[in-house]
This record gives sequence, structure tokens and C-alpha cells, in this order.
Amino acid sequence: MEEGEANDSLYVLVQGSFRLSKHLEDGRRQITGFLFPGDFVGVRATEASAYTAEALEDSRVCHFPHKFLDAIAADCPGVKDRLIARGQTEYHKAQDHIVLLGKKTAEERVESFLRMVAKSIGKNASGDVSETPLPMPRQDIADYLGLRLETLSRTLAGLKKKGAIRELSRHSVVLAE
Amino acid sequence: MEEGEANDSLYVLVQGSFRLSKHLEDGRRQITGFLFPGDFVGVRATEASAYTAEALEDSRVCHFPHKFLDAIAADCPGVKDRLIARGQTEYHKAQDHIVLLGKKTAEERVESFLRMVAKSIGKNASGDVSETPLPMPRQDIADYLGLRLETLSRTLAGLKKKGAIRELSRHSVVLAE
DNA sequence: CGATCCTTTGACGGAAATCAATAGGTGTGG
DNA sequence: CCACACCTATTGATTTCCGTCAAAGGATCG
Repeated sequence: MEEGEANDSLYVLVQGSFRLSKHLEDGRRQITGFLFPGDFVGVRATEASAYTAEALEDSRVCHFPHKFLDAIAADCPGVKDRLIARGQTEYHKAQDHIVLLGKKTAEERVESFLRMVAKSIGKNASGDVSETPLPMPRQDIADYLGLRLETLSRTLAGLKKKGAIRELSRHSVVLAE
Repeated sequence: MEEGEANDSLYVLVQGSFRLSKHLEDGRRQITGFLFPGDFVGVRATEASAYTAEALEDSRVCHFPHKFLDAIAADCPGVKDRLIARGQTEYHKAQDHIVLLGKKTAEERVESFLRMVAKSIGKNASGDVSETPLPMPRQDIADYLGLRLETLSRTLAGLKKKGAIRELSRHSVVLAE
């Protein structure tokens, strides 16, 4: 677990979406996050705990190699401060995810997830701000929320009946309010 | 969510232990981590998502104020790289916690927790390496693992009967192997 | 139009939560 | 030193939410 080295590379997602996941030996998969345009993907060569990043749709990323970053940072010290701050942001997102998984019910998890996606993606949405795209399949959402996909499906149906969800299709949702 | 600023302060835990927690509005508490000697606590003034840090026992921390850090970093650019790397480490711990909460059974959670504490604290242990102190009360462990304390208690009893735990008292445990 | 994949719905079972009571530790004061 | 109160932990009985197993419905593509 060597520390003290800068990131080897930095990727910035320009268009599309990604999922990040970790796997247990027996195949169980936990999705640890989704990435939307503007998000960073840091990758270190000395990566101990393997995790996976996969595109959910056609996507474009911008790649800043190791040396390039170093060169920029030498001229502009604020760059490293931004990387530190970005790390904090990622950490706080992870903490929110931990609270979701540790304390929330299935219905609360699904509602939190839908609001999160709406917030992450909504800024780019054209026209109807309340229509939120869901680029990932149900299984990915379930694996993010720590639920079985049947439970997710039932919970979505329940939210629709309750009126919290106005429209629901495979790849988009319209939330109430 | 302003980024682009360095940490306002940095604390390093020298002796003792802390718990970090987040709270939902209705009082539910999730413990997001425990700190042992050598761990860092970063605090930013612009902290949006409030979380709480509390000592579990008499502890000592070393405080590096904002300006002091900046002064050091100006002379020694490696400091910021280390802060970036440390952030990655924290992030990876959070991801392991997410996998634990999202995918593991009660028994797996308790085993993972005990091994984590043994690993975090064991390096300082004197004499019998397999005796692991548990400075936190059962309720804190349960809130870390996303379990009720009754479930934790039953699971510990089960592990003892299985032989995975040799000795168990309120504030320490001896693991098999 | 059929094949395949993804999603939804149904019936049932089980792991953990909840409700409730007991036991064990710790500290205080008589 | 014992008795009492208080707090933490364990154990027991029951419920419930979600997981598991199974089948059917809908979308997408060649």
C-alpha cells in the first residue's frame, strides 16, 4: 500500500456514463458508483484493491497522462489542490452510499438513487428537467443499492403506484415534483 | 460544493481511537469508520455533509493547521502528493465498506470487521498478536456493520461456537488462527 | 417473425429486525 | 464488603421485509 505518489493517470468523462464495481471471490458484484459527464476517474498503477470501470453506453473520456499532469502541476500548484478536493468529494459520495446501504429501507434506497441520478445528470438534460435518463440496466441499479433486481422492480412499481414516480420506462423516469 | 481549496486542517491520531458517523434526520446513525493510531482526519471548513468524529477512549491527536500545511507544502511538494494518495486510501476503505454493507451476510460482516480491527490495531499489540482490543461498544460495531446489536450479539455467539472466535469479552477478542 | 435478453409479477421461505425479558459489569454509597 | 442502581450485553419469541425460486410479459435484434 505505497502512498506518497501522485496519480498515474487522470481521466475525465466528457460524454456518456460509466459504472464502477467491485467483486467478491464468489462472483457477487457490488456497484460502487456511476459516473456522468464531468466526473473524474483516477487510476493508479499500484492499485491493490482491483475495481472495474465499464462504459454503459457510447462514451468519451479525456485522458491526462502521468507526465502531463506533473508538468501542469509544476506550473500551476492549484491543480493538486483541486485533486485533493476532488478526492474529498468522492469520499463524501462514498459516505452517503454507506449510509444508504447501512440504514435505509428498499424504498428509501430507490428514492435516493433516483434523486441522485436526476441531480447528476439533470444539469445536462434538455427541455423537461424532470425527465431523468437511466442509462444502466436494472441489474446494475440493484447491485448499486444492495438489493435483488426483483426487489428493485417491485419497489419501483410501488413508487409509481404511490405517485412518487410519474412515468417509468426501461431507460428513463419522471419523478413527482 | 466548492472545490479547488486545500484542506483547512489535518489531524493525525497518535494514540487511542475514534469513530466517524453520519446521521439521518430521524436519528438513525451510521458509523462510517473507526480511526486508529496513524490514521488521518481531514476537516474542511466548507463541509457540506456533516459528519461527526468522537473519541472512544482517551486519545491524542496531532493538529496541523491550514497555514502550517501550506508553508510545508511550498517547500516540499511531495506533501500534497501524499495527501492525494491518502485520499485514495480512504476512498478504497470506503469502497470495501460499501461491499460489506451491500453484499455480505451478517456473519461475513462480523468476520470482516474483526479482521479489519485486528489488522488496524494489531501492529501495536504487545505480546499475544492474536488478542485484538475492541475499544468501541457493541452498538457502535452494529452501527458500522448495518446490523442491530441483537443480531451482532447472536452472530458473535455463533462465531464463538463455530470456533472462529476463541475468546470474547466486552473489550477484546481472540480470533482463531 | 422468432429468438434472446431484460423486466415484471407471483408464491414461498428465510435472515435479520423487532419486541421483550434476563443476565452481567461497573460504580456508588451505606 | 455488600447492596443497590444503572448501563451494556445476551438470550428468547415473534414478525417482517427482502431474498429465492419460478413463470410470464415486453423489448430489441437479426
